[in-house]
Amino acid sequence: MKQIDIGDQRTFAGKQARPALTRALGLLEAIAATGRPATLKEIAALQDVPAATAFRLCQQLEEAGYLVRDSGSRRYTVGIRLIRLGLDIVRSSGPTTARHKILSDIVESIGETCNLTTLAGTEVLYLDRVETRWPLRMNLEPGSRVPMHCTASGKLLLAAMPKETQERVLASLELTPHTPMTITDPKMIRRELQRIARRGFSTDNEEFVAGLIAVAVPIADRHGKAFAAIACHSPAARLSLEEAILLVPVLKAGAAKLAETFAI
Amino acid sequence: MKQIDIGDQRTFAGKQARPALTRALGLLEAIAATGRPATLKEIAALQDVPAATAFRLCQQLEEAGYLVRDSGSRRYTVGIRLIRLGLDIVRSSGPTTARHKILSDIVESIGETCNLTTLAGTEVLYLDRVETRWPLRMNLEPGSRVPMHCTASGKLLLAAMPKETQERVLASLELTPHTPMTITDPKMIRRELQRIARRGFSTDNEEFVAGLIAVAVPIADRHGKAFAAIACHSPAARLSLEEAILLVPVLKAGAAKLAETFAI
DNA sequence: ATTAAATATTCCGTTAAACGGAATCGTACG
DNA sequence: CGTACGATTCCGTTTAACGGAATATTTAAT
Repeated sequence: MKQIDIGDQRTFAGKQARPALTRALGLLEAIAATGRPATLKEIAALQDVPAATAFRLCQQLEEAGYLVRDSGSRRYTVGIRLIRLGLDIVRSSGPTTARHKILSDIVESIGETCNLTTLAGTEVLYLDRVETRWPLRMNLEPGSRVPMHCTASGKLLLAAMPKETQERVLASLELTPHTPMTITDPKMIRRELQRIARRGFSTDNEEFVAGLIAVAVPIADRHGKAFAAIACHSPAARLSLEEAILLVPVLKAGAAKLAETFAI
Repeated sequence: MKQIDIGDQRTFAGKQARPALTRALGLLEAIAATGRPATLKEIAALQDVPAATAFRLCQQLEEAGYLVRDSGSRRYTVGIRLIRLGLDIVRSSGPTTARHKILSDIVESIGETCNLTTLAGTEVLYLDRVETRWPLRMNLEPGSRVPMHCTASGKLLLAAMPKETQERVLASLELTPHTPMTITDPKMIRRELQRIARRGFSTDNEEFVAGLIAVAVPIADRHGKAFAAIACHSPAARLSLEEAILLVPVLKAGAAKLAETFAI
């Protein structure tokens, strides 16, 4: 009289995937990245979490004050507690840190603006920035985003992806031309990515902003996978791309130091 | 031959308190707030979480890239993924949002700099800020912190606390004098707090920065509890404290609107 | 207004994950 | 070499997470 195999046992129960913690943080990421109030459905879909689960987690996060929901529409937004956390995070990764110091040292030694970048979604995100005293500068605060296909960092990090991921991301990009130099042909982009992978650094030859060139080198985790980049920018009038490439060794040395502080 | 009641069953197991999610976020808050690499012990103590549990959670957070640990010392710091999240959070609560718009409208109508503030630990945290076009301004970016005892917001939020909490916080404050007007006598502070509670708004009569006055009104949750404040700053030379107090109704109207967007 | 479609929320049997005291390991310091 | 303290692992216990399905609610369409 075994009670095994009750009925059709449709309920599969507990296929439990990621732990709650990781998922919840994913939901927060989704909401924060969206930047505007998001419905439960959106969030759940974005993170591939069952609606019931997403609901439960968001509810918890709301109770704790990390999220709030618009009273009318029932959309979720960043709550006051999450804002506090965000400000603390940004502050704790700001100008007072060892990381920032390393970036400063690089800028000091090469005399050009350097940025610490990573990917967020399908864009390049500026994590930190140290400027030169030169008057000509772009307004790219930490937190700002630029396209992948026409920036040194973007192409570099794209080139570092596994082939399959790369194709998927590439397919989702719009390849908007920003200057006459922007590469908009997928075939050409692939060729460029191969070249970058081969050379170990990436360049931007006025592809995003006319008159502005850049070189970027990878920051790799202990497995050698690039997860961030140092990009060095300069007006072409001040530094030619050829000259900029000569800076690559210095940038790489800095990247190695920075890699340690990330130590993933 | 029941195997019930094995031994003395010393292991009490499962006194399980908060869900993992809340605790983990608490740990992140602690690490971010500290601002420098923290040992497991510190973090665990700060959040009152058993070491074994804190370890497990931090390990998970590290695996996911939210935390990193210094290779030498085994201290935890903010990881790259958390930085990304932080930047997104800050961005999503920035100048493009409805909240910021409301603050702007207030500034527009009263012509003086307004700040959105809340408490973080024992300090006042600036969440957002809209400045007037007047040249005289302080360098208080969102994310910066000021003391509680000598600022309009700080005293207001202190006054809104339950008596017991208030006393505890008060006892932990240093009451450093910043100007001749700073209230440093605990007795006087208590009197001031009572007055604030009675009047429903708070003032700063050059108590933090000489020549700078402020008024603050509470932003309350649906239970009427103040969790944030709008503070309006001005040079005393441009606006007397008496004149500033006349702005309170406008500020309160704005506070009501802001309360909705937080809708806790 | 009525119905249909889409979301949000509750329910609940199942089970993996969280828990944390105690034991162990590692290391810094005397 | 021992003592102390923090980090880590172990493991029996229990809770909270899970998510499919049912239900409720909102939104859109007719």
